[in-house]
Formats: sequence, structure tokens, C-alpha cells
Amino acid sequence: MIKSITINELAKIANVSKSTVSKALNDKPDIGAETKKRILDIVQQYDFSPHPFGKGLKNKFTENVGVVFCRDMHPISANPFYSRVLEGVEAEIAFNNRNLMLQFVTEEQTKGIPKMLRERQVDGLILIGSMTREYIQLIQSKDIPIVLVDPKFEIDSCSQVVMDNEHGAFTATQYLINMGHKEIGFISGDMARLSFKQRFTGFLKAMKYHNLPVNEDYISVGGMEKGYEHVLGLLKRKNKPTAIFSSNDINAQYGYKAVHDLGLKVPDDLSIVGFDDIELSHMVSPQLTTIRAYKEELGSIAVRNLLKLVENRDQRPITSVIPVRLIERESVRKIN
Amino acid sequence: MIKSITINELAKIANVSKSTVSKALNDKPDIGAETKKRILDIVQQYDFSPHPFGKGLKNKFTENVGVVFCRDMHPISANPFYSRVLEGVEAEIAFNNRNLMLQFVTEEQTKGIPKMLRERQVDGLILIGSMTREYIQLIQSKDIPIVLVDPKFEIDSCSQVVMDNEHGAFTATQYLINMGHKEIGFISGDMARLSFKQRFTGFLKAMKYHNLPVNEDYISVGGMEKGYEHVLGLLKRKNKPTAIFSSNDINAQYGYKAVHDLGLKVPDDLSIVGFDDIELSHMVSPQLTTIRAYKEELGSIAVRNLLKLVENRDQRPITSVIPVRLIERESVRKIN
DNA sequence: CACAGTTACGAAACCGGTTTAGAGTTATGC
DNA sequence: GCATAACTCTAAACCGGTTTCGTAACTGTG
Repeated sequence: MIKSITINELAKIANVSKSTVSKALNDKPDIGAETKKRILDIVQQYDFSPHPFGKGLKNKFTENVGVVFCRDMHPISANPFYSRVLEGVEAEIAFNNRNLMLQFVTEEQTKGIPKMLRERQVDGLILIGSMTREYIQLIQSKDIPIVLVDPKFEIDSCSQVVMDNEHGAFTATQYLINMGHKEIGFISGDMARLSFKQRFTGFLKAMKYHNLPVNEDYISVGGMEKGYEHVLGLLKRKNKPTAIFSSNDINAQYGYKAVHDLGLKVPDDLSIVGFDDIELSHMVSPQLTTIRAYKEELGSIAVRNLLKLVENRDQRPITSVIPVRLIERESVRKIN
Repeated sequence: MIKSITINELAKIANVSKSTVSKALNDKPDIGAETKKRILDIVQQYDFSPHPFGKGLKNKFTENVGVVFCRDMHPISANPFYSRVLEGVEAEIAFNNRNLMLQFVTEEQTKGIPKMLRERQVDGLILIGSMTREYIQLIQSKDIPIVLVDPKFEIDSCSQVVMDNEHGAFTATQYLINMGHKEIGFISGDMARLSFKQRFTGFLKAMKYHNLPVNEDYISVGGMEKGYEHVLGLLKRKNKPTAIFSSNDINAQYGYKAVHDLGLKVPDDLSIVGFDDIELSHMVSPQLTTIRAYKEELGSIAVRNLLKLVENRDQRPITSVIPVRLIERESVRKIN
């Protein structure tokens, strides 16, 4: 639709053949220095940019990276966590001078092979979030390089980028313990997800490490938006925890709401530590102490690893673990 | 990279020429009924999908839609509002069987013509958010169909999709008035943005309509994250408003925080109405009364309008206004 | 000066489709 | 029975690039 100068026209202007222009453009050796300069000047002058379809048809690379973004079913979908990951992905793709093709799917309803893959419009694929194992295997069967970001499952022989969930959870729990808390609850989203499982493990390890008993009554897990009921349930017991570790910030925010609605206060009546450090965490009062995940980093590392796979098909799968870090704010009270 | 059957191989299998296969695929008249069926069966069987580069090279349509997403500079960037718009855009693009190419830019740092446009990889462009006028004009000069979503400026002769900001603000303000409030403040993000300007106009019109004076001291505008200072400032005056209309939910949330930090309560000490209805609004306590913008709708309408422009280059620019609606929750107190 | 080795360029094939022009076959009209 | 029309199909050109290969001109050597 959009017209623009072609290599043929440019060749005519420069009074050379199009092969010569191509050589100039692609830094091929088989060309004289002055000719090259003259051609590149004209390229500049006419703002010529080779059409990727012509290129791609010949050399089989599209220079496009596909991103399949799994948003949750629930309206809480617009999960700010993954939005930040996407920003990291985009930045790294742009930095590497490629284009990003995006498709959303939901965990349940996945519509077969993504269109962009079926049409071979991408050189590789980044899969962000909780898609099903079957879906991932379906894509793997197409023999295209892929990298998983924060996947729901451990998938064998597949490159992935994950957070150091266990260590983060350990740190968060230990922080509560160091602040004098002994009765510590745990609330979480869907424990089928790898990240939440690992965070639970980190929690347990910290408790064990400090010789504290884990009270099963203080553990409440379920959907992302269940934090409200979780905390409400915990606070209505006769034995209450003095603190809870919430395996993500959204849950923690719902926890705030429950505490609030009971006429209580954070951290006076209940200390809370979250995980993820989404923007929300410093927009609330009191600001949430949480484990910061470097979300853009997750995305950019994923792209870097994917491009390695694209450029070298013999490259073995790469797993990258992104470190996390405790951000101390106002939602934890010191006891004693 | 990814190999897959081509039209030539398929033609050989079907024992016809590739032109015949092409006709079968594209519903051309010049082909016999049984031949067509036989070919389509084989297409099915071999899971053949024509390579878009081959197609595009010839017929000049890429079947890709570009989306340039302007995120704010500030870390609050991951604005959940635009994320929802993006979801609407994606859904509609997928529905129309096209691919989405995404690029992020920030308002300040725009890196010239987007790569995907320079390379003619898209048939049209959707521009979401607050890019500069110069940037939009630069893109317009490329003579490609574009649609603006919630732009910062009114741009002449350009298709746009906007919310009914003025009416929404009018409704919100009128609601406060009906609840007995007379001293009403207004806080807002950057008033250079069209949306916020229109919301301010709606606020003023409602006040005027109900013969209420507008106290200039009660108006505080500035950056998105300034809501905290805005409200803090308003509450420290001797004459305080009993309610404020916040021109977006993020600002309102910061308002909550200010009220909180002063040891006061919403809505007892200050009633607040927001605008946008992002997820956050029902995650907080008390839940925020706000004007709901249909964000996915903004996105999907934008795509529909863009495709009209793509399919008919004579189509005149289309401006769509998406209605909004008051969502009554808990952040407004009835007075008297 | 004859010969081989470089160097710089162009012609042509190719990538995977669509489209056009033409050819062979069958049906229709008179 | 013959000219014409209507159907099907194919070969070839084309889209915009890259790559291979042949060749002409130049360089260096004995």
C-alpha cells in the first residue's frame, strides 16, 4: 500500500546493478570502496529501507520476535506485573533492531498454534505467563526457538527465565522473624503455579531454619483475588498470626482491605510483606514492604536468550534466574 | 528458518500448477469445482498456510496492524488504563485475522518513524496515548492510515477514538452535588492533556449548572503522582472542600493515601470520585466511586475504524466517542 | 610481454506467492 | 458442421530483495 523507493530504482539512480546495491547495504566484501560510499549516500538521501519481505523470502529470517502473553481470565488481568515484563521485552527487542508481534491468550482458551507462528512471521517466541503445558508442547513441536518467562510449570528442555522465588520468600519470612514475629501466616494465589509453589517452599524453609512451627491454620491459598477472604478468615480466629507473608502484592492489597474493613490497622494489628513490588505497593498507606522482582529484567533477559537460540540453533536451552531483593517500607511492625 | 510446505510442493502433489492452487486458495472464479475441492483437501491435509511474505510482496498488503503505545515517563507508567485499551486492540485485531506489531515510545523520547512503518510492515497504525503533535504529524506525512486513541491533542483531519470525558465529569460532579456537597475540589494530572482538559470543563459546567461557585483554591492540578500533595494541600486549608472530583483513579488513590496519612477517613472526612475505573478502584477500602471508561471498547473501536480506512483509502477520518458511566461505590458520603 | 591472480561489477536464478495472457477443451448457436 | 463462446488450466512475469557465478579490467611476477 505504502509506496517507497525500491532497490531497483535506487540501482538505476546510482547507475549500478541491484546486486551491487545489495552488497553495499549488507557489507559484503565484493565491492569497491568509492562505489559503496556513493551508493550509501544515495541510500541516505532517498531514505531507502530494504523491504523485509524481499529479504525474508530469500534468507528465511523475519527479524521479528513473537510474544505470546498469557493474561489471566479474571478481570484483575491487567496484572501490572506482566505489563512491566512486557515493557522489558519490548525495549530489548527494539534495542536489537527487531519487531515485536504480540498475541494475547488466556490460560484456558488457547486457539491452537499462534497465527504469527503458523505463518512463519517470527524467528522465535517468548511465552509470558501461565499457559498450559499442552499449549507449550504444541508450540515446541513446531521446532521454533522459544523462551518461557515465569511459566506455570517446569518444562523440560526449554529455555526459561524465572525469579529467585524461593530465596525471595526466604528473605521476606526471615525479615518478619527478625522483626520479632513468630506467628506468621501465608496467603497465596493459585498454588498450581510454579512461582507460588517456590515462594511457599521459601517460606517453609525460613520457618524451619529459625525453628519456628508452621501453623497450618495460618495458611490460606487460592485464587489471586481471594486475599480478602484469606485475611478475613485468619483474623477471625482466636489464635491469630501477628504477620503474614503474601506471595504477591495483589493478594497483599486485598489483605489491607480486609484489615481495614474490620476496623483494624496495618501494621499495628497485622504486619504484611508482599512479593513483586508492583507500583501499587507504594501508592497505598502504609506503603507495602515487599520483595522486589526486576520485571523489565525478566523480559530483557528472555529476549537476549531467545536471540542466542535464534542465531545458533545448536545452542542448548538456557535457564536464567533473576535475583530479587527486599524493599523495606511501612507495613511491618517491630515486636518487643 | 522454520520450514514448511510451499505452494510449489503442494501444486506438485495435487498435480496442478501453482496458479491453480493460488486460485483455489483465494476463491477465484477461474477454476473447476472438483479441482478446487481436491486442492483444498490437500491443503488441509498438509496444513499448508501461504507465506505472508510471498503474498505481501505481490499485493502490497501485510495484514499486520501496528500499535504504537505511548507510556508515560514515570514509573507509574504501567498505567492499567492503557493496558486494558491494548487488550481491546489485540482482541479486535485477532478477530479480524491480522497480526499486531507493537512498539512502545515515551512522550519525550520518540525515535523517529517507527521501524515497522519505515519497513512497510503494517497496513495501518494505532497510536495510543500522549505522543507529541510533531510525532503524530511525522507519521501522518507517511500517508498511512492511522487512528489516535485518547490523544493528548486534538489533531485535525485525523481519526480518533476518545471517551466522553466532559459528560463523565459532569455526571461525577453532579453526583457529588446531588449527595449534598457544595464545596467541591478538583484535582487532576497534567492539564495539557485533552482528556483532563475536557474533564475539567465537565466539572465546571456541572458546578455552573447547579449554581455553585467554583473555589479556585480547591483546584489543584499537575503530574499524575501529585494527587498526594494535591489533597494534602487542600486538607490543610482552613476552608476545606467536603468532596473532590479526581480526574483519574490514580490521582484518587494518592488522595486516599493523603487522607489516611492525616489520620482521616474516606468518605467521612472527604468524599472522592474518580475517573477511569481501573481495577484498583474496587481493591481499596472504601471502594472508589468513579466514572467507568470502557477501555477495551476504546481499543476495539479504534481497530475497526482503522480497518475501514485501510480497506478504503477514500474513507474520510472517523471520530468515535465512547460513552462512560458512573459506578457508585463507597467513597462518597451523603450530606444532610 | 605473457600469464596468473585479484578485484569490481553485472546477469540471472531464486525465495513463495499472485496475476495476466494465452492455450486447449468442451459447450452453444445457427 | 463450423465459428464462437465459456470453462479450465498453465506458463511466465512480477513483487523486492539476496546470492551465485561469470567476466572484464587491473595488478603483479618472471
